[in-house]
Amino acid sequence: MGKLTSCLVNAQGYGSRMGGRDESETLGAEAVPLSRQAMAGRAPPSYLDGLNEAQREAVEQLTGPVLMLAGAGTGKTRALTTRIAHLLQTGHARPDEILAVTFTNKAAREMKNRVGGLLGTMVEGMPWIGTFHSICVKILRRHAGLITDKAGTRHLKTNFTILDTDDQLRLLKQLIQAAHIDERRWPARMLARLIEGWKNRALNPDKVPASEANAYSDNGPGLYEAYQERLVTLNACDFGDLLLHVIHIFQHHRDVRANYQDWFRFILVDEYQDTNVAQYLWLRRLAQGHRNICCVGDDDQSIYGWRGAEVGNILRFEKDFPGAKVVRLEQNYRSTPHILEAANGIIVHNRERLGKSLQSVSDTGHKVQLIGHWDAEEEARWVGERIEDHHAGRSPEARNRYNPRLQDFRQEQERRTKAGLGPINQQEFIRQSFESDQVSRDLKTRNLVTELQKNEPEELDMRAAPRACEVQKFSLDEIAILVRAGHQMRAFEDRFLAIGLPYRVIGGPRFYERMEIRDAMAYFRAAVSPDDGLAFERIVNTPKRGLGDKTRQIIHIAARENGVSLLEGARILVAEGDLAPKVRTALRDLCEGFARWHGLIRADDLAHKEIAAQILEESGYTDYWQEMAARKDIKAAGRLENLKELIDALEQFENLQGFLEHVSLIMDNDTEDAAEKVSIMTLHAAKGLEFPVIFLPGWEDGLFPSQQSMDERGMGGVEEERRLAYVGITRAEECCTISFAARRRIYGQWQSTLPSRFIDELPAEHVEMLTPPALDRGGFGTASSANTLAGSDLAGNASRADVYNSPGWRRLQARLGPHGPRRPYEAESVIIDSEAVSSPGPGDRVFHQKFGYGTVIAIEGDKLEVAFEKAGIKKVLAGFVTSP
DNA sequence: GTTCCAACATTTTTT
DNA sequence: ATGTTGGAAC
Repeated sequence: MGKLTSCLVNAQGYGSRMGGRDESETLGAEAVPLSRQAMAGRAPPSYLDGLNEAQREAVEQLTGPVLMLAGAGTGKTRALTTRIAHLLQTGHARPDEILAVTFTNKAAREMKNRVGGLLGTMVEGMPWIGTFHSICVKILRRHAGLITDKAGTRHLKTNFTILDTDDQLRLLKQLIQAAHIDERRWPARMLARLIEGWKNRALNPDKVPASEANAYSDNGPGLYEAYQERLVTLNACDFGDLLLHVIHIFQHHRDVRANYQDWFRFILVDEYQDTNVAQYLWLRRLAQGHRNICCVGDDDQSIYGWRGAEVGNILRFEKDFPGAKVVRLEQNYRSTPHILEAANGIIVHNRERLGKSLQSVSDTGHKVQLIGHWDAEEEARWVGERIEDHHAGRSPEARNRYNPRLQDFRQEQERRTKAGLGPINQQEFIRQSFESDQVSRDLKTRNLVTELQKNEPEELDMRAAPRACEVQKFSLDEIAILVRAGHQMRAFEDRFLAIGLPYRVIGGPRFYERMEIRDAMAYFRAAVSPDDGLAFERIVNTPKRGLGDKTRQIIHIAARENGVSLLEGARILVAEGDLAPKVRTALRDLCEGFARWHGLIRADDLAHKEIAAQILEESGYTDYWQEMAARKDIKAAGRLENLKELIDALEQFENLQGFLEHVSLIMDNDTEDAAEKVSIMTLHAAKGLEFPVIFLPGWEDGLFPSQQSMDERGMGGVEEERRLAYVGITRAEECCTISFAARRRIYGQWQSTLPSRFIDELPAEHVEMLTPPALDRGGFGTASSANTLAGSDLAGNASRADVYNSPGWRRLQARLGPHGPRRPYEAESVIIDSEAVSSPGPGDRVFHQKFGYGTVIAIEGDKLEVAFEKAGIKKVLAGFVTSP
């Protein structure tokens, strides 16, 4: 493999500029398994089997611009990867002539794997499948010299570093300070966001529109420019630069541009609706060569507008690429019809869309379920119980119509009849049966009441046999809760912890981004390579050793004066420097520690796992967190856990060094945990995933759609939120449950909330309204069990009912029609479990489902004597009456 | 150099 | 409510 080849294949490779076409023939082709000749004239390849018509069309239209509009669950990835396989098999391109761009490493990895799978062989030498950024890095490494500062004196070197957000922010802070700007009023984060926004739109400092020039302390563009200058000096790029620099090179260096345009015969883009202006320009430039560009996306799933994604790109595709072929994939293989219709029903309210409607391949399934709750805690409690049902194979749907207790009762009656015994009381039997069950009392009560009140055994019999899907057991892995905002997760975590339901949070801070992990890694880095000053600097004073800012500066000076690393500088300082005794001791201990650890690593007679543990132990780092844990730091226990996990992860590597390399290159957090767990994640994080059972809590105006989104982007914001709703629903394969709460605590303040406007948009015929567990106790009880007490003891009944006077609720009722939900105090179910209920007393006016209104005369245990207005004096169970 | 307190903001997130 | 951050007090 030639030098040039290696630089193209290897992302880290540095090399000379790509030469002409001839010179590039070796490019990326260390192992080209399929030559064009070999592929010609074969029988129709088997990988095309099983594709539907639209998919096949998208795969076989190999040349020219193609827009594949692929709705959720329509086999988009399959079509895309098959297309690549087809390009290769038919000899249209060699593996290294195909450019396939994704947004995430995960997607790129999956694409590679699946292409390999289709062709039956591992396809080596597909160097141009990757993320926008990784591909840009690859290109930029080879042309870095073409990027210069304004004066043209300094230029980027091929080994430039890529700044992470932390570094970037630190750099901006320095610049802000240098410009004597009050950082309180003008936070660095704000500037970072602005600059990112400009870069997303491919705007250089001099191109920033005048209207935005004052967006940051009168001088955003100036600071932006200073920042860019500084980056070149530091031989560094931020993420946005990776694209912008390449665009710049394409613009100003015809030869380079022509080279790449020529080279990439076929371009494929995944998630095209998520591209921003810069990515669009980049793609358009490259596609100008062969015009073989295939963009795959779904305008209805564009949910990243807030970070610069332009739905316009996909909406404009046919104009940008005249003669483009547009293929719509609408055959959905994921969800049942009700779910799809619910999703379709919501998304049709968007104006800006190309228009598509998903068709299910199945013809059975549940309706989307909708339920309101009192607050977030109750919502979490309810979801937790539902999940337990799903997990146990006890379908809640089945339970609403079919109560196994009644069957048991009939069996028992039969048995007694046969045995010649007298009949037993149905209510007593069922109640006893419930008492001995493991089901939570709250649920027992609810079911008991429902069944007893229906009092229509025949009808129940008809529905007694549950459909197959209703008793299906779901693994916890098949269940996910998708929330709009991170803070919603807490209620669920709290509840699941309480009931011992295993869960995992997807997204959130990545494992290797957590403070304790970064600290530990810094220790390892500094121990492995004593030259790593950045790592050393991070942990000199972690845990606290009395080595603060001042000492750090002294170490810096000592190191610079002696021309050595920070650690070595510290050593010199300990030996000869002018230090306070305490400082000297602390620093000496640390230096000796590192010397010892470094020795251990080199000696290599201890397992690296042991060494790592020892480092964290002797440095006092684990002690530090243990002490924090003792001092009731809630997070400390988790941090210790993480550290343990880190040490455990070491086992899979040869040595510490290998581990560190892996982490810095991959930084992946896909620690697939074997244990069965429910997933909790944001709607954004759920894009591209699917689950049999989905819960969508928090559908309230202001939260979802988010107030901020609406304020900032107006109608466009609502439409993006609506797409988010669409994404959420279409994640579900079989069961989709939407819920909302009547009030929610936001920033510590209780706020009444209205059901989301998206709930109004759900097509009524595909939605089943469930009775809220707590809201249906409109009667005397403020709370009926310990379960409910916890969250809602502050809640008065009057305020509860207020939700049901809200416009949102009214609209909903009107739309759901006479069979829709009832106001809670009209609902028939009530509480029979008297001990926790505050029962009505004599003189109270009550309502009974059968007997109507009446007044309580007397109480006998759980029975009431009531004078009914129409039915006369009757004795009834307290549970059967409600307050009117 | 460390600790404590007050002010502050607080959707979504990949590279 | 909760977490972070920067500055002042110790």
